[in-house]
Amino acid sequence: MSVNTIYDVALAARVSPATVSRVMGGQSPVSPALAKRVHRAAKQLGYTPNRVARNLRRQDSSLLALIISDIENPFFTSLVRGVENLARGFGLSVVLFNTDEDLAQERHHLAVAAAERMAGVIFSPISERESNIEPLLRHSQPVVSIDRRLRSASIDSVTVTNVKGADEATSHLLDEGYRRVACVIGPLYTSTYRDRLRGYRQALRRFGHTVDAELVVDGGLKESGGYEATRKLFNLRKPPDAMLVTNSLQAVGALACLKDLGLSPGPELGLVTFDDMPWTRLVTPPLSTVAQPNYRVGEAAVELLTKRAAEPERKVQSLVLTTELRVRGSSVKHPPPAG
Amino acid sequence: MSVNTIYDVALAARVSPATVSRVMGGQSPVSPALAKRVHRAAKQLGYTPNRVARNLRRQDSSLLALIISDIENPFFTSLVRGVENLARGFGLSVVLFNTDEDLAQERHHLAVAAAERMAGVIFSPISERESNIEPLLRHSQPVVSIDRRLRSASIDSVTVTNVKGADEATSHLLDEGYRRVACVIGPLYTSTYRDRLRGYRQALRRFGHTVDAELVVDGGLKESGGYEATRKLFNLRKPPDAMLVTNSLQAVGALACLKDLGLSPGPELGLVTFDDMPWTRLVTPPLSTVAQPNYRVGEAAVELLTKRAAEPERKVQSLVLTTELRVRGSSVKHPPPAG
DNA sequence: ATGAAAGCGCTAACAA
DNA sequence: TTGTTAGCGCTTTCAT
Repeated sequence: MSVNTIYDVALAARVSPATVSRVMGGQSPVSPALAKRVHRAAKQLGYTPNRVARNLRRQDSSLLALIISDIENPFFTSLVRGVENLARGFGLSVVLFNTDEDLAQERHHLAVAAAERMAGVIFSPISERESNIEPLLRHSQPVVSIDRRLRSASIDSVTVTNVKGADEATSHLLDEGYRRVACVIGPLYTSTYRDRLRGYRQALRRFGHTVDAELVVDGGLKESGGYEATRKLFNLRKPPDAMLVTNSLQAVGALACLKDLGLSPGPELGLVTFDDMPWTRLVTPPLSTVAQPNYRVGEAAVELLTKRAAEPERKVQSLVLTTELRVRGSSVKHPPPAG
Repeated sequence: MSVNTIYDVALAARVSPATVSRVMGGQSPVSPALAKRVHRAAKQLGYTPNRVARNLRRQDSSLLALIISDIENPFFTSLVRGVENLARGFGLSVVLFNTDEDLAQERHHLAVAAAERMAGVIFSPISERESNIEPLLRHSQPVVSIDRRLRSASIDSVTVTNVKGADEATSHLLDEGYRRVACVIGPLYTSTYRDRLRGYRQALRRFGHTVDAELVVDGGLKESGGYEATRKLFNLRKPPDAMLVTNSLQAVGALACLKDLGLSPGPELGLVTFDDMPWTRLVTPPLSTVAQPNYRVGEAAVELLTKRAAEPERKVQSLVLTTELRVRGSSVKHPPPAG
C-alpha cells in the first residue's frame, strides 16, 4: 500500500532517478539494458508516476477543462464528443464541469481550472458580462467560449448562425401559411437567444408582419419554462397558430403543455424547435428542427484552443458554424410528409 | 502576464511566505494587520494560488473523478447532479470523464485519476472483469462503483434492484393479459443486464410461462440496437405482443422501429422500458417505465466515498436502492389511463 | 548514455 | 503570532 516514487524504482533498478525519469518519459535516449531493468522494477513495484509532481516541475498539464452549463441538456452531449475526440489526438484528457446555469458555480469551476493550471478551458459562458476568466488569461491558459459569446473579453469563440437559423425557421412557417407565429425564447442576457429573437423578428418583418410583443414569451432553459410559456400563449385572446421554440428542453415542455391542452402540432399548429434530437423524430408528428452542428462546434473549439496554446499572440478568432433547417411533419400545412 | 508565486506576495506584503500561506489557508492564526497586508498584495498582484504545488506538498486533492460510460445517456445526468450536490458539501470538485463504453478509454481515465492523485473515483465499470483500479487502491484512493458491480475487487458499490424491477415490469404485463412478452436486453457481461434478464425470466416462470429463447434479443446500449432488436422480434413467425425494454436509449430505437412497422404501443402491444425520462411521458401513449433513483445513486456514491476516505479499513458496503414501476398507457389493455 | 543536483510553488514542523 | 527551512516527486540542465 505504500506509495512508490521514482527513487524507489531507481533504487530497485540500480540506476539514478534521472534515468528512471527518462525511461518513463520515453523520449531521451537510454540504453536498452537499463531501460529493461527500469521497466521491470517499475512493474514489480507497481509504480505509477505522480503527475502532480510532473505538472509542477514542467509547469504544464494534460487536463483540458470543458465547462458546460447544463449536463442534462442533450445539446451539449455531442459537443462533448467532438471535444473529446479531437483532444485525444493532442494527448489531452477532457474533464467536464457542470455549472447548472449558475454563475457562482461557473466562477468556481473557472477558478479551479486556473488553480489547477489546466491546459485550457472551453466553456459556454452563462453571462456575457461577468466571467472570471482573468486568472486563466494571466497564466496564459487558453480560453475558448462556445455557444455564446463574451461581451468584453477578446477570446476565441465558436458559435452558430442563430439569426439565420431562427429566420429560416420563421420564414418556413410563414411560407407554409401559418399566420400568427409565436416565439418561445430563452434568456436574453445571452447572445444566443438575442440572436434567435432577432432572426425571428427579421423574418416577420420581411413578410410584412408586425412583431406582436405578446407572441414572444420567455421559456427559460428548462422543460418547465417551455410548458409555462406555451400555456401563456394559449391563454391569449388571440393564440398563435405556430410556434418557434428555441431549444429542445423548452420543446419537451411545450409538447407536454400542448398535449394537456388537447392540441397537436401539424397543419393546425406549426411547430419548429431548435436542436435536432433523436426523440424529435419519434413524436407524432415528427418535429421540424433547426439542427446545430454540435459535434463540429466541439472540434472547432479544441482546434482554436490548441492553436492559441502554440501561438499565444495570434489573432482572436470567432468561428460561426451554420445551422440547418429540417422540415418534418410538425410544420407543414398540406402534404403529410414521409418519415 | 507573469505568474506570481507566494514569494512575490510575501515580498510585496513584507511578510514571510509562510504567513501568506496561512492567510490564504484561512485556518492558522494571523494578526489582522498582516492579513490585511497580504490580502491587499495578493489582490494587487492578481495572485492565484497554485494548487498543483499545494497538492504535491499536501499529498491530496479536491478533485473527485466521476467516470461514466456514456455522456449521451440521460440515465447518467441526474446521477451526476446527485454526485455534484453532495460533493460540493465536502469541498470536492467533480470532474466528469466519459468512456463511451470503451474499455481502453476507461483504463486511460482511471490511470489519469490515479496519476493525478485525485481524491477518489466513482465509476460505472464497463466490464465486470477488467478494470485497472489497482493503482488507485495502491494509493488508497477510494473507488466506488455505480450501476454495475465489479466481480473481483471488493469495493463499495451502489446499484439498484434490477431483478425486482424487471420482475415487476414483466409481471405487470402478464397481469394485464399480454401473452408473449419479449425482452430487449443489454450486454450480459454487466451485472445490471444479467439481473434484469433474471427478473424477466423469474416473472415468466412464476406465471407458468416457458422462457422462449427467441423472445430475448440483445439491444445493446444504443438506439440502433433497440431498433434492430425490435425488428428482429417482429420478423419472428410468432412475434411478441409485449416488450420489456431494458434501457431508455433502446426504447428510442424500439419506438422508431415500431413506428416504421406501423405499430403502436398500447392495448395491442404492451411496452415497458427502464429509465423514466421526461420524454417518455410525451409520446403517445405515454410509456410505462421502471424508474431508477439516479439522483440518490449519485448521492449514495459520494457518501460511501467520503466514508471510506475517512476510514480506509471500514467494511465494504454494497448499497442497493429500489426501482419503481410507473404504469402508463403503453402497457395497459383496457382502461385508457389518464396522463 | 548516465548521474548529481537544483528547483517547480507550496505547506508544516520547528524555532523564536 | 511569525519566520526559517526542509521537502512533496518529478524533470532538466550540467557534468562526466
